Amino acid sequence: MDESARLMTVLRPVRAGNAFEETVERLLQAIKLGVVPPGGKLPPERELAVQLGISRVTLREAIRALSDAGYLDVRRGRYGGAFVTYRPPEPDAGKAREALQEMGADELSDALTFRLAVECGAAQVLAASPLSDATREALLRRLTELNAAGLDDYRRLDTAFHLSIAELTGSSLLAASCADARSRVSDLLDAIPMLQVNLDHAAVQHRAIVDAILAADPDAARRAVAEHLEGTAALLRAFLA
Amino acid sequence: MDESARLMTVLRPVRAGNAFEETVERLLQAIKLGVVPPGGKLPPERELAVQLGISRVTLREAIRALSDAGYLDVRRGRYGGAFVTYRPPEPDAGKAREALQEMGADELSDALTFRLAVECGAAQVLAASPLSDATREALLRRLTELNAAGLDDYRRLDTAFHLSIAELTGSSLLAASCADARSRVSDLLDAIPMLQVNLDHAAVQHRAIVDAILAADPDAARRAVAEHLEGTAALLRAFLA
DNA sequence: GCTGATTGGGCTAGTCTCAGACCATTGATG
DNA sequence: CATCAATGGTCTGAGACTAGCCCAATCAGC
Repeated sequence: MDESARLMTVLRPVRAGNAFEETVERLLQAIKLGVVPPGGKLPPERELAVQLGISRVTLREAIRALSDAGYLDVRRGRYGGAFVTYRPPEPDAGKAREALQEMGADELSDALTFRLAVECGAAQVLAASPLSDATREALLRRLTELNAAGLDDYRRLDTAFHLSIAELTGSSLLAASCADARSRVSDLLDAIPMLQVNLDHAAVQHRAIVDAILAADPDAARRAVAEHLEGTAALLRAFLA
Repeated sequence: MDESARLMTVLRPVRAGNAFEETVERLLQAIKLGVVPPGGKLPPERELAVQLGISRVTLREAIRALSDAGYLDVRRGRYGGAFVTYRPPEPDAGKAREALQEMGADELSDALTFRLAVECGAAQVLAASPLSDATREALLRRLTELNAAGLDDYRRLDTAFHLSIAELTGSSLLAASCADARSRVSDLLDAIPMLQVNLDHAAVQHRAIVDAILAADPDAARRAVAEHLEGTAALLRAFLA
């Protein structure tokens, strides 16, 4: 609106918390998005600390916290490491409402709007750019994997499919934004029961998204993603109401 | 692409630098985007430190650095403060190419793609949401101000216009992303000479964007923003080539 | 001119974070 | 069964960052 809105936008906090907190958050993102799948192993501490740009001490504190909270199982010695033990919880409306309480309606609305914008933007950009054969194949492979998924793997592969679209644009900023957007609502999405009708509907929409991108039709891609995300957002709202 | 791409996306650095560096970057963003206009004053140190979530000591170091670099003029006493002295440099292809060297072609491409995605996403989301009278007025006011701008104020009001679209969606995450995207290319944009033909063309495109949003036509809004941004991106590439 | 409110300038003690070195455990392999 | 490479576990000294306090300068208004 007025000038002060822009001031608040730009002069927002430089850091979301201390290094420890931000590291916990990032690792939790990797775990909950299934980037490191259940049973999978995080990179060795020394390597991971470099990637995250923090000291090993701080990283270890974060890993310790997640281990205490039951997300990780840490084993010593060669072939040891931090293994993901977390499994997405069963859909539960009660927990979802609790999560929403902590989050606040405004923050949820913010996150859903953000997600809609960046995912539509990513699909549109990808549809508008010349696609290599490798890109087409990667997209179709993700779709196939998702369609072949059992209930256990569905959420993880759904996330993988959505994030692939952003990654394939080649913009790491865009990929990071989409991952961030998804992780902000992932706890809530996990709470929605997976009904066959919804899965079938989603499969049709996923197909439409891929088709629009492969047909190099940005408007159709935008529309397909918007429709899909509005659908899940509506499910969410209905489920939380 | 493969799983490792997603690992790199999520396990990217937690911090972009130390608190001092990030603070300098953020203040520079406020200055270069014209959020605090030339001659304008930053908020008092104590207040600003709280907003940015850092200590006053660190903030003062950052202000000191910007003052030494000629961006700010700091005055003590009541009615004192940190005043913006920076004025956008005259368009200069040489400096622009230097800036591009520092940045790297990949990073520029990343930033331009990101900007295209988030600004199109924002316009689309805004066009798809019910608009209050206040929102319509704000949008039109920004457009009017921009069209009335002299050469001195043009860039600043252009930025204000573009950021308003994201702000009016009500998503602060989206607004922050758009501000971030813009600031990544703002030095380069400032280097493009402002030719009357280009300004006229931009005015038509700005009008088209506003019309599409007010007409609640997300596809048209997306297309109008994409066309506009592709235009400036093309100018940039031509100018740097 | 005095005064008081507002603002930048500076100091200190304590906490967080880091880099680097060294120790302890594990298990595949010879 | 001994070895050794890979990995987590621990310690230390230095530097970054913070909260809180007080000082110094400025200027509108009395």
